[in-house]
Amino acid sequence: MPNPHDPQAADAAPPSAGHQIAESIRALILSGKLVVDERLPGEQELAARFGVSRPTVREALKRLAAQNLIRTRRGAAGGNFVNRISWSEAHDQLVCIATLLLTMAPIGAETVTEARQALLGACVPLAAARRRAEHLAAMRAEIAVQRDPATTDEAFCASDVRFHRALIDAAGNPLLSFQMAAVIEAIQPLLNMITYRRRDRAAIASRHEAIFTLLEMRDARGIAGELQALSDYTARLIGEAQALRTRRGGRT
Amino acid sequence: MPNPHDPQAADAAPPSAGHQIAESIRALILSGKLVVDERLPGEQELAARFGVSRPTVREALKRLAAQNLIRTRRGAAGGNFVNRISWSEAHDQLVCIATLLLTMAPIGAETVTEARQALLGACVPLAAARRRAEHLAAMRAEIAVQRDPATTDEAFCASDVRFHRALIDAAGNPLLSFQMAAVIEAIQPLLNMITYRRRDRAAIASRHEAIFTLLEMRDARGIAGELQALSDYTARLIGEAQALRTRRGGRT
DNA sequence: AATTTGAAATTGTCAAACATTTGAATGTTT
DNA sequence: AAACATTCAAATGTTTGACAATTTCAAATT
Repeated sequence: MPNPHDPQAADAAPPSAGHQIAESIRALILSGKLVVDERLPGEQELAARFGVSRPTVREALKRLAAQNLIRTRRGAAGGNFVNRISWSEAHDQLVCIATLLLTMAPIGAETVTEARQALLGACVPLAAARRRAEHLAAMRAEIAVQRDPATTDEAFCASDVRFHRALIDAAGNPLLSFQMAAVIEAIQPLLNMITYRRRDRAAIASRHEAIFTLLEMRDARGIAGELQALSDYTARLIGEAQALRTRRGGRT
Repeated sequence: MPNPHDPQAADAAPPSAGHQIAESIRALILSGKLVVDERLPGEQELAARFGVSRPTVREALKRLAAQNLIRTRRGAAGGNFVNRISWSEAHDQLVCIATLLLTMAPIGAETVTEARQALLGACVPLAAARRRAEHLAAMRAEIAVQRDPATTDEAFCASDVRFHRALIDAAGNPLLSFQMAAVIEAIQPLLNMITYRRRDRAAIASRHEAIFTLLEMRDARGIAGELQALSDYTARLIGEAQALRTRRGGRT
């Protein structure tokens, strides 16, 4: 039962000292009590303040560093500083989480394609209104790659990701680009693994070309229709793949 | 210029041993070479295998634990195991990242409201088609809270979040709910802090009531229009607030 | 005045030991 | 023989102490 909001997380292991210290510092950062670029006390002072040893406090700091909440510098004026998270770091973290969810959680392919379709559709009107020449150029380049018979399957998938990325970036909203990164870079490869066969490429490239032309004309409705067709096409491929797998004998 | 894809992340500090070890194990997990619930070698063996000491390997493991990639159990049959990430853990991480981005990155209020509006709009058709009685009930309860004069500002904001959450959950797609969590739980409070005043509450509650009625009738177009109106209203409030702040004297 | 040198501060890493927790093997009793 | 209590071993949690590497700053020197 994939309950999205599970209150008790199975085992109630008592959190370690390092975990608790990391949590308390994390709360200070998230609530804004520790400002960006502010320096935390040194490891020895933190250890004294929390009543633990230095390695313990170090573990807490490493936990925070793993979440990009702090950055660490050695040397005389070094120390641990509250980090201003960058777009690329946030992007990487989001893709990581989304990938984990998709590979480990019991999510059906229909759910995935539906979410992808819905979210892409949210970007289309903005993209049609704001697309610039650079976005069109990027998409055209990717279509050329996808049309090239010499392109490997992996390269085709990567190009597919970049194509959709250009479409999203055309919306000109960095927050949307950030959100959609999870959709494109985590969902898309998963779908590709399931469905892509060599003879599907031409059809997909044609759909992409249609989207390109419609985006050039700023026809949001048309793009939405093409995306829907592309999504339906993918859904059909998934259905066929699943039918094959079922016939070949059950799960896993 | 908030470039979403910043190649060089400022300083090129040489990654520490703990960081590198964590990265290599992380890659194994993300690529699926380490399966869920698989046990990692013990700390001593890992230390020997990577040619470092146990504290160093421990730091690497703590980094992974901070990302919910592994879970740790003490005792005889204990050790570090690849963790199956839960929806709530993923949810918390996403909200954390989104909150950090919104509070620290230079994002304009227009960008935020636009993204929120676009993504909410993506959920509306699905929600209209699939809403069940429980979603309507949840929304009705929140409207009652928002209508109550005894509700504090903070409680009103929280209720607002829950209202939108119910609308999203009505779409019946856990992936969408996951994605939108960032929008609702990170963006919404930020907007609330900027704009909400006591006399605006009635207007907002009325909008919510209209959305509720339209969702009951499964009128997707109508909901989209109401959401747009709500967004415009919010944008206007933000504009006024910013004008006030500018007149009162500059930034911060 | 510019350069070099060195000292100080801070994190990075290691080593060894002890504490705590947990599961399983072992022994004892009924 | 079965059920229960005890002990033991394995693994992580934590501490102490020390040394290495790195960076900054200031003093000394040319």
